[in-house]
Amino acid sequence: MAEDKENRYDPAEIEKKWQECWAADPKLYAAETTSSNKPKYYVLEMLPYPSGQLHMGHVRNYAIGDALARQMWMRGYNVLHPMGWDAFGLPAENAALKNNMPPREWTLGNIAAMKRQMLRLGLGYDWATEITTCLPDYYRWNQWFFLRMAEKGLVYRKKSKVNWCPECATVLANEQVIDGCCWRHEDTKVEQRDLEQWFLRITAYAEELLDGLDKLEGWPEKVRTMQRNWIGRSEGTEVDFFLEEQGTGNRDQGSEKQRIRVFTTRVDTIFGATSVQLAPAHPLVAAFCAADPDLKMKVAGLLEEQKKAREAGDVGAIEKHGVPTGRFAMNPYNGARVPIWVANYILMDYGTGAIMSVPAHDERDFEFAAKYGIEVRRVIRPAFETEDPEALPFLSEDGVLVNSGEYDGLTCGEAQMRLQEAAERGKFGNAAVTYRLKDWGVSRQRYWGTPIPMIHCERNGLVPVPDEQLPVILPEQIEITQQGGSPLGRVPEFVNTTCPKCGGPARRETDTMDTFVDSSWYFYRYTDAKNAKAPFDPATAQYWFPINQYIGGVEHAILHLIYSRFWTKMMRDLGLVKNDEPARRLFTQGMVIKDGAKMSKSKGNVVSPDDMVARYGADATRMYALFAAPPDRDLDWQEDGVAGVSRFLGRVWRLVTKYAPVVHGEGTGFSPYAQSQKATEALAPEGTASGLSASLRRKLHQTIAKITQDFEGRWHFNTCVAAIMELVNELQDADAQLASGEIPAPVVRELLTNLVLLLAPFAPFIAAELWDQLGGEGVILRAPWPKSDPELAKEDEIEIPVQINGKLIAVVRVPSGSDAKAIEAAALADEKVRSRTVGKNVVKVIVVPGRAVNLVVK
RNA sequence: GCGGAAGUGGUGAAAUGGCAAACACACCAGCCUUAGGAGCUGGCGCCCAAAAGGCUUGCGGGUUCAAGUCCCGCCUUCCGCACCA
Repeated sequence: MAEDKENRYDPAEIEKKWQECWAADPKLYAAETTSSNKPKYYVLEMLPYPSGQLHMGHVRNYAIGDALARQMWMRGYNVLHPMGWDAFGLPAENAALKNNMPPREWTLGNIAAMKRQMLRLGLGYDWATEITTCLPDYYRWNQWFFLRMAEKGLVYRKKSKVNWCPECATVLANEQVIDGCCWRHEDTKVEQRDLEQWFLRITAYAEELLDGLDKLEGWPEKVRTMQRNWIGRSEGTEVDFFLEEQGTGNRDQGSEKQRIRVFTTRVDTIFGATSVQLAPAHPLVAAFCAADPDLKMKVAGLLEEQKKAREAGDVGAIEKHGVPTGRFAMNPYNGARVPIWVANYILMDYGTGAIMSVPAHDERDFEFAAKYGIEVRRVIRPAFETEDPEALPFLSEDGVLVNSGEYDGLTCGEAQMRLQEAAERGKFGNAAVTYRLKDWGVSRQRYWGTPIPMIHCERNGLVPVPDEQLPVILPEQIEITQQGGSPLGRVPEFVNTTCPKCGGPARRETDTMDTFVDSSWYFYRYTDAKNAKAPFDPATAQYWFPINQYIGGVEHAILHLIYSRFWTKMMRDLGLVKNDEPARRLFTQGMVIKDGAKMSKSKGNVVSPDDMVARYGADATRMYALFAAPPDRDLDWQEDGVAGVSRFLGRVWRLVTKYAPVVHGEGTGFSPYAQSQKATEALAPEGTASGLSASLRRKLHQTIAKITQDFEGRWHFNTCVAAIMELVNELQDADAQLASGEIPAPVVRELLTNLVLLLAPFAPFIAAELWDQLGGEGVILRAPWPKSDPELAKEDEIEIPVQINGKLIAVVRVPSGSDAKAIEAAALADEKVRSRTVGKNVVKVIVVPGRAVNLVVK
């Protein structure tokens, strides 16, 4: 194709033109009302933290979502495709310290910058529903929900050990501690501190959060597994060992204090319990220590070891240590007297903080007992003879009880049931379920977050802020310092208030909420973003929910995605929504890496989206992000690849602009509906017409079918782009025939307009411009998605590989639809096949019509 | 240790159990030129001087007429969980 200087593909110019055009039409990407007669489709990408700069991970995430949204618009859906800002959080305070700039100003400036980047990328969001979580019209509803949850008993305050990041000078949720370090500061060890904290009772929904995972078929199995592990449901038994009265050997059942409750999943092994192990932080340990200074010292050592291990994120590798307390406990089933120990590997915040130790049937107990010479008593005999009956510890539940009194001979499963029943009858235990999931600590001793709407009154204690006083506004004039504690505590105008109950002087709560609160329900707010009376209108939410397709990074598999599920269930129980789950389908895209490593400033391998867009345009950048790898896999960013996509778009540009006049000859303002028909008529006089026309149309209709299918299922957008490239390659190979007019104008129109339509979800700028140049009707975003005609897509002749004994020998061409007999005949007639079968015995011929032929020859 | 995903040319990758390497990138050769980060043509898994031919999807087995794909065992990498009683 000859190069025409005036007609070079100039993404900068095209994209500027269309960005302005789209900005002038704010309704373009707006959803219709809930009374629309189109089917609804809610596509959502995770909202970004406004750091001030989009990174390539964002670009990839949004390119996927935008392609889907655009295709759904073209398919005639009522599409909701919103965007917002997860705008609270620590970086704003750090920036304030560094640049002496108020967090609000810094944040809003960043939002403006990132919004500009998004517009430059041509992402189709309805900005009328934009939400910014750090503004009072949003965060007031965090407060409102907090109060509703408090009314439901889902909020409580508790002094507890918390993860403290010295760098952030604040508390972290368990989910924010990664390998013992802060999730934001990879090198900062998290410390343990005791503080009064606000908690949300997510564990009230533990069972439902777990059960619901089975129904989330549209979620990746990986995410569901991670959530299952995180919730960590464990079925077992709680049993009370009775504390022996000191020095007497008598068992004392007098009061609750005199019992030690343990949790076990293997109550069937209880006759093998030869000690009881307490967590160093167990309350009973403190009682023992009070009377025993020596013990106190040793326990302090254990506690320190545990704390260190926990801070190192290395609890699993701690060397097991313990100290005997000198006290004894009685097994409630048989009165067996066992020593009570304190051990560094027993955790106070799991189960009851105490265990029964059964060395014969638990690896850890076995190791501990071996170290300290504690008795090992076998109580389970293997059920299978393949097991060595003497080998210990024996961990399997395939066994039969021995040395267990009246329970001897029972299987482990039967024994567990019988022992539980006995415990309940004797009121010394019960069946119990324990979760690894902890309640959600939402308190943060920081400034830049939602103020917790509570008031401390000397007379009335904790008093919720009445609804009519919401929002509790975050003061804007504030000095951010590096001192510990909440900065809000140093703002008297904020702290000093009056008690809503008695009108007396009172203090406001100065903790703010974890920012995961903001993102737990933001997608509901999009449906009714301007509502000043409620977080959203339930009827509108019911129309849009559940989200049809949620797209984001897998790094949120447990944090955000479990909190959001909890929040939806909580709102359902408040009567606000009817759906049990927020999103029907979830897609987690892979990371964007460079040279095999995650992009990071420290590695110096960060590629800036702005650079890419400036050099190659938004279309090429986005399309490369979709082309370079399937969306669920990691993507290695290679700039040469972006250049390649840009060159491809240049070929499309030249091809379409070169033959646009042919299309114009057919009139403008067309609707693509009639195209196939018209093209078919154009070919009709000659019957089969030009073979090239037919084969180009075949390729087109195959491509349409492939891409349409992929949007519905596989989401392999990389192969969609490749398919468009193949189509363009074929068109380019037909350049001479296109130029000579050999291809009828209606066919040219069909080919080019559909090519542009297929390109629209992936490269919206060039598609919009070429649509215009072809004289397409209306905006391409509302043009109907192409429909593949199976008749036209069908091959006349297909190639069938012929194998002999599984090895490829020849390829024969047969008319498509040939039956097995015809294919077999064609295969046997092939010269190469004949030369190899002559004089030999063809034992068997396998013909898979349309697929292959295999001859078994001896 | 447990669970999950992945392993295919120089690179990114493609392949409902049926012609391995589509589509690109890089590279090589050539053409064109208004000298551009342009365009066009051809080549490009490995072995063999070439052809013919042979070999090839981490390794080893198996199922099957037929295996990158299914099954078993192993190795490597990445991710998640990890004294959870």
